[in-house]
Amino acid sequence: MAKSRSASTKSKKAAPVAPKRAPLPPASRKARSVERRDAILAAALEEFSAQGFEATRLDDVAARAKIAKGTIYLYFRDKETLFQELIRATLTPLVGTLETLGAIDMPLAVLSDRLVDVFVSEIYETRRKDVVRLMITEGRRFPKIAEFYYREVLSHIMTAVRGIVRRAAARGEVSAALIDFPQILVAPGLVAIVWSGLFERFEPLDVRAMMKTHVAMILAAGKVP
Amino acid sequence: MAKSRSASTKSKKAAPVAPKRAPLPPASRKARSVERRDAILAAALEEFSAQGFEATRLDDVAARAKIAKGTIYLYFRDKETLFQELIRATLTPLVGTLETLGAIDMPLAVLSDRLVDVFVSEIYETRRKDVVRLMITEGRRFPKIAEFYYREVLSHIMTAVRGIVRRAAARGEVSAALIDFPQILVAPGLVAIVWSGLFERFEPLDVRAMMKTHVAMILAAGKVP
Amino acid sequence: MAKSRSASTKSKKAAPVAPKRAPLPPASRKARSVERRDAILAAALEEFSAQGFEATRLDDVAARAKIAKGTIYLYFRDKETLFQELIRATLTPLVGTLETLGAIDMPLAVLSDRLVDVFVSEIYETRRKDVVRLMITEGRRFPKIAEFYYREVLSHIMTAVRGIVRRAAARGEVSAALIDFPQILVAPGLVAIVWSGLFERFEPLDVRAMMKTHVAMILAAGKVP
Amino acid sequence: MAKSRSASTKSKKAAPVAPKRAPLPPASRKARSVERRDAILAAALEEFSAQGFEATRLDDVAARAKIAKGTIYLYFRDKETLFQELIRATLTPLVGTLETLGAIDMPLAVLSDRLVDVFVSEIYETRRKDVVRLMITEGRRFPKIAEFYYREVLSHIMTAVRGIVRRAAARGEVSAALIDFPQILVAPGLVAIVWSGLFERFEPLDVRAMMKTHVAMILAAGKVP
DNA sequence: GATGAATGAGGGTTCATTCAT
DNA sequence: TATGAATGAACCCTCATTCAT
Repeated sequence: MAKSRSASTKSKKAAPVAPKRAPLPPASRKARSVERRDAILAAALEEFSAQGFEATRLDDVAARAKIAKGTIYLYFRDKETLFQELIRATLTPLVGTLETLGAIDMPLAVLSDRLVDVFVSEIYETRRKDVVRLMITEGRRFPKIAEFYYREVLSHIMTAVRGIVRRAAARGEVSAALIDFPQILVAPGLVAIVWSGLFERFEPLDVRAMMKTHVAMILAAGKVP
Repeated sequence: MAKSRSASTKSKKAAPVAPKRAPLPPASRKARSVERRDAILAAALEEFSAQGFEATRLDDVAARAKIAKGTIYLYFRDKETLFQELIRATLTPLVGTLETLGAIDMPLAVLSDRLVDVFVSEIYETRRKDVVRLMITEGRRFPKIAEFYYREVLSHIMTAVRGIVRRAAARGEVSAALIDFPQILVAPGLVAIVWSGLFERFEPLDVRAMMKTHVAMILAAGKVP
Repeated sequence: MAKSRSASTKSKKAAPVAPKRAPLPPASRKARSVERRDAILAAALEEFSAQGFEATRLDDVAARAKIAKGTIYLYFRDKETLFQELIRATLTPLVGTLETLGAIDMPLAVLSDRLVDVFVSEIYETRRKDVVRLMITEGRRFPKIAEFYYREVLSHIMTAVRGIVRRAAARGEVSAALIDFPQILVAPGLVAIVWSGLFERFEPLDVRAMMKTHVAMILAAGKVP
Repeated sequence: MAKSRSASTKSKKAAPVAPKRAPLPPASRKARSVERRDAILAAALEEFSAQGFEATRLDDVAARAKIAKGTIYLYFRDKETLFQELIRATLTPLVGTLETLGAIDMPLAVLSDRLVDVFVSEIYETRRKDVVRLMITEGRRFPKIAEFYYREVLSHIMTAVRGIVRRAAARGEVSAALIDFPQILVAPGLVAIVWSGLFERFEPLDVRAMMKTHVAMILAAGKVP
């Protein structure tokens, strides 16, 4: 955020007077623009997560982003587009990560630790968790989003997992039956995200431990002939 | 418009003659009332499932239930109450069933089959699946509902599963680690419900097979010392 | 207004207490409905005439009709439909009159007086004048309306006028050249309507006198061989 | 960011070298300014004519004039002023012409031909037709404009026509009754403009022929004692 | 009880206008 | 002078809720 500023804005006389509105003197046009777009997306995530798509008022998004309501429309065609862009922008970076993960070839006992770590640090302890949850809660009303998610994210996960499982099965680490149901491997991640949103306050959940337990079991089952 | 009504509506004294419209003659006034309430709840389930809470219009619910919009307010205080009652009414019958579940004592290999069958036939292939999904998608906006669900349904499931797992572990059927994470046992059910709503059209999922595979793995893992 | 009331509304105890909002106790459902629709149309005409279609706010229409804004939408799909219905409802009754006018066969010197009278009393001194003016001012932005007007009103006028002129020409009352330009006969009416909206306050116009002068001239020209 | 501007904008002293963008080298700063103003007015005419005052977006005007939206405000106080200036600027040149018209003294049979030609070539086949139409369609919402039009244009036309008619009547060319209603002479012009905007597509109109027919009739009527 | 017409607050979206660059 | 991003007041339309019948 306000990082790449200094040099480019010292136009004219570096006015010592504080500008009227913005708390921080803005960077260049373009930087400012990106900054605003991000602010809107961040605010939108906050609001959509808390209220859901329909119940979210763009008034609130604007207020949270500290911009005028109309400004949103300079960056996004409409509310729905804002929502889609939010999902897209947040999840797209994951795709690359997933691509590489699927290619790694090492004992599942080792890889699984890494996978759990990636999930926890890159998703679960991140805003991305909220985006995935939004995907789950609103996906039905936005078939396009669901399709995007399936095509760009989920199918890659499935393929990666299937590859991992296949190699692990070949090595005799896991049951071959798992190949048909990569969902089973992913299930605890999903449960964690749903649980954290609904029941955490009643009964906290140690995600990392749960996932490790799950993997341990799968590996143990692999040892049975 | 209110012209051709006269004759058919004079049903003041529970006329033994079959009324013109309703397929079944409404028995007593009370029965009629219950019938209407149910019709509203059924219609509400359809609409809430298809559109989500916010996007559902009571107009549509009324139309589907074949009653006037105002009538809804004779049975439910407001839209939110209707929603809560819907969840409550659908899930409450489950509570009793769940109570007994925890007490059953038999080999997990046998019980698990039964559990999968119950899940599929009583929930997954039922409207209850939609209610659970609603729980997942709308729960965050209705903390009361989430709490009710947790208290009346989920915690019972957890307790039951924990009991089952504990005894199975005692018998050496499954790993004792499972006791801490009953969620793992339930996870495929959740995945199935979410998947069916979002990705079924891209990639169908054989729920029963997935769940059986999952259980088989857990049992296999139990055999490893 | 409030004419066909008495009998149909004396339901229950003919409450002597004045109802809370409506100044006049309403007639039957249906009558009330028609009454409201008319009130909305009247208010709309007033506002559209004064502000033009785009500049008119439905808030003002509702206020003038003494109803809530949402009520408009019970009677008209949207603002544009309201506008179209206004034009349609006001001008449709004219069609019949025009049909018969074209058939009358009498000396133009006599008929013309009657035509002028009809124009003045049925249009110029009526709300219809404002609707015709709306047609003129907004027609370009509403091709459908323009088409409706042309098809249902104007073409009938043209046909009628052409018939009249043709017969008059056959009788040697007017020049046959007029047959090709019925617009010439109608022109003063149009001018009057435009003038009254824009310049009346600077220079009043005696429409009737102008039209009679015009007709007199046409008849005089007919006498020249 | 005022980077790549330097070279091409140093047009302070009417550089004889052709500038990069503009087809014509903007002469002085003042000339450039006038040029822009004209471009805005031209664009405004297009848009106002096509959409009407309210429905016209200054965004579109700016785009059509190939300037930035804010630039409009350097030349016109606001949208309404732009509109008024448009009318004023387009019609003002007419004023001079009209002044002299009233003075011409020649047989109406000759003059009328010239008048029709002037109307058709200077107004009807010109953008001025659109301005007159705008006057008609928007005049009611802009009393000032209507007044300007009446004072600067219409009253002059009226006076001129009255003078012409008076002299023609003195010569026995037309009926003296016409003196009281110069509008009758002008009526076909108005009809033509309105007709062309609304009904041309259903039924084309030969304006010149209609006007000549009209004049011929008036002259014929003058021969009757 | 049942109806459905009426209400009016609320929200998404537009666009004239401003102002920092 | 010119730009165009930003603003925020409006305005159309929806829909949960009410209430007279």
